[in-house]
Amino acid sequence: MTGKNDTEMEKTILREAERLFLEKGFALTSTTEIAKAAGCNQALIHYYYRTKEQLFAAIFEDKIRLLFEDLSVIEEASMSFEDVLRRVIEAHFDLIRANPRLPFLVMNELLTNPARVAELKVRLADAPKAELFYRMEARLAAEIEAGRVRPMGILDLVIDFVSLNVMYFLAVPILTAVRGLGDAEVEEMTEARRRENVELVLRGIRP
Amino acid sequence: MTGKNDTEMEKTILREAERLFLEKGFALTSTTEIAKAAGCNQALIHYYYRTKEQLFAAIFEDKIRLLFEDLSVIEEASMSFEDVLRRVIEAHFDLIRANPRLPFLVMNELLTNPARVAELKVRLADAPKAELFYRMEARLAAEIEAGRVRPMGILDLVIDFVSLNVMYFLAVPILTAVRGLGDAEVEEMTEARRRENVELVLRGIRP
DNA sequence: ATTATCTATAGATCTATAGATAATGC
DNA sequence: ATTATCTATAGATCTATAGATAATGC
Repeated sequence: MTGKNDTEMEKTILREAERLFLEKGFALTSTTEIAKAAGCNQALIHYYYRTKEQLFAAIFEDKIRLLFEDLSVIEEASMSFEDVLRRVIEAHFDLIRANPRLPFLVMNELLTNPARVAELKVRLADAPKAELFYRMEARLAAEIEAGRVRPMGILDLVIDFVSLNVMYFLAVPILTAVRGLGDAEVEEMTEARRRENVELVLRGIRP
Repeated sequence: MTGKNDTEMEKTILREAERLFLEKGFALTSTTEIAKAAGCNQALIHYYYRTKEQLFAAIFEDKIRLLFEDLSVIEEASMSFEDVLRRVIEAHFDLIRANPRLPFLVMNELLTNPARVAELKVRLADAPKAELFYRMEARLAAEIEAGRVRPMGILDLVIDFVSLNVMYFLAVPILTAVRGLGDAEVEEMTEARRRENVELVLRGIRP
């Protein structure tokens, strides 16, 4: 069994590994570096997680789950389509804002390790998000029918706002460095971008 | 001097290195692998390029130049703002379409190697694109003044369409794998996305 | 006794260089 | 003679494991 201090170190390793993987990705993070950050020797990483791959998988699976969390924590039936869409976009934006390095890690990993795409595919099949997806699809169709939205597919719409939200957080480190921004300015820029993404999509789908 | 065959091999190395770097990024590509692909021994890479870093830099600098190429190959003065914007978005989309792995490489490199961001910053200062940027800024201001566009900054607008265009090509490998698409279907999806990005932005900036 | 942590090390890279040999241009 | 290409290898990683020692729970 694990005593108190043991669990401490195991958690510390996980925490530091998560931080480093999010910062630099899988390939550029060594177990030696994780051990150093956690304050133990490198062999202990393998004692707890056997391989670097398994340590990463534990973190990645946990993190990717966030992407499939239910965004539909909001009243829908009584709300207009526009209001629902606004809230979904905002909820998605806030989800990434709470995990700003996640898009980098996921992109990086999916683009360099094809094996993970297959895994993602399985997960996509029975995601809780699917429910929201289908409800939105029906409502979008109704809006188009009523002439309040130009003809388009639900997937177009999803790619629209996901692209805008994800890309912003991928670009933040670059924008910040290039423009030499401080924390307060980044915060301000982020708030403005949140509003802009909503505006662009809500207006952009009109007929 | 370099004879014919020498130049051949030097170019082959460059070509294979470019292909591999675009495919997997800097860290995951070894000089051993490049040599194997080029059909020479690993030492020859260093004979021509001294270090892996210098080989990469040669490729990266050449590739990043594409991002600063002049998009303003189009008549402007006589065209409506909407038409100019449409063509700029399409030209940008086509630029990436011709180099679909470039966003991956640039993102990856800028996000994992802070030194390159500084380099980018310098390059941004005196880019030929700046001219187009300022012309567009003036025209955007005029449109807003005339009430044909909602109040927004030129940088908002640029981030809008660049995000949509870049993110699409980052996502293509994932979308393709997840949905199990063939080449023809990818081509079709890409054409549709090109139209969608233009539509979304043109409508999305209306008042 | 069992679990956590450490030291030491094997084995597999990978980059870079030294020095030998082959090819080429004068 | 000069340049291109090769073989061999140093030196620096990095991951993973074996086996010793320290800490902990009964």
